[in-house]
Amino acid sequence: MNENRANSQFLQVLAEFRYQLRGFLQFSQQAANRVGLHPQQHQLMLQVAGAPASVPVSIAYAASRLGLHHNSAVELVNRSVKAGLLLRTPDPQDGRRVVLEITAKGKGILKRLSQSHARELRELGPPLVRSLRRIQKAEPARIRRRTG
Amino acid sequence: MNENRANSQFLQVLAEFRYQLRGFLQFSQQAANRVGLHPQQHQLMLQVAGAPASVPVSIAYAASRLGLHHNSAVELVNRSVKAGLLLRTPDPQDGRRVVLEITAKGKGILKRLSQSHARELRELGPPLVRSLRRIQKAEPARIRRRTG
DNA sequence: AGTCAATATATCGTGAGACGATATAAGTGA
DNA sequence: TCACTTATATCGTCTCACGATATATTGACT
Repeated sequence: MNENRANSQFLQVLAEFRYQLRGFLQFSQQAANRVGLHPQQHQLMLQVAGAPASVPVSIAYAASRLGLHHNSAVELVNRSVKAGLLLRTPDPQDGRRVVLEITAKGKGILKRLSQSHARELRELGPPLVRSLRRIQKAEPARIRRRTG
Repeated sequence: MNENRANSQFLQVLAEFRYQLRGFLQFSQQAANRVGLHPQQHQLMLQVAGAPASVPVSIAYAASRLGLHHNSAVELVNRSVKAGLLLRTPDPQDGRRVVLEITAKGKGILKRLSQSHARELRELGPPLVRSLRRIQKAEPARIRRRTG
């Protein structure tokens, strides 16, 4: 019985997938650094500028989109505003809220970053998809417990 | 001209992609926490146990696979060894190197984590792939500078 | 063999950033 | 109006990755 071999294969494809993912994230971080900003500032700008027009972009919205707690989002916004990437204005509809907007400077930077990311994803996408398929194929312990 | 609309669409699909990616990473972190370990410890174990049999798993190898600098990998290995997940033994072939192995305890935890990750990826994979395709479709500023 | 550069790991101090706990302000409903 | 919820802000803390540096081992060239 080569249960062990199957499991090892499974771990290998999973490991490869995470390695590829890391590769993309690393590219992304370095791309952000190259244009003079911190990776999270880039992510914040993307979620602010890339929000559907219908939703009000509040701190809470940014937090949920970045998977951060409110206070972390506040701090990130502070830094981004200080860097001249974002604008924070009180929401006239709801005095508790704050509306985030991207500045012209931020928009320019974001556009360049987005294009380079799309280019990178054009290359990294296919192997990533392949890894995903391999994971499903190699996964042991499917629904049924006994094989055959 | 709706150059602006096209660009906005582009940012939206990119933002959605990153949001989905974050979702997976967040699931992964929480899954690691649930079984009592730090996300990076999980990643380290995966790269150690998921390395092809042919390569010697050294600190440097782990560092490259996790996108870390050597010293950060050393520290992560220290913590993982202390947690009883990994074994660090000097390489008999090369006295400078260190060979990393996963312990039985680590292997058990990793197996469970890997299965839950595969399950999660079965759900998150398809939308992720869809987003990737949308990014390529929506990307403005292809090779040629002027449209039509 | 002897020297020197390259490689691999380890140590220490520092800093960024995310978090928990807490505070303040604004809206909501009885 | 008074409690309750929601949204943002502040502060202290801690983890983790890094830069700089140190030490040990190997390999190469003479």
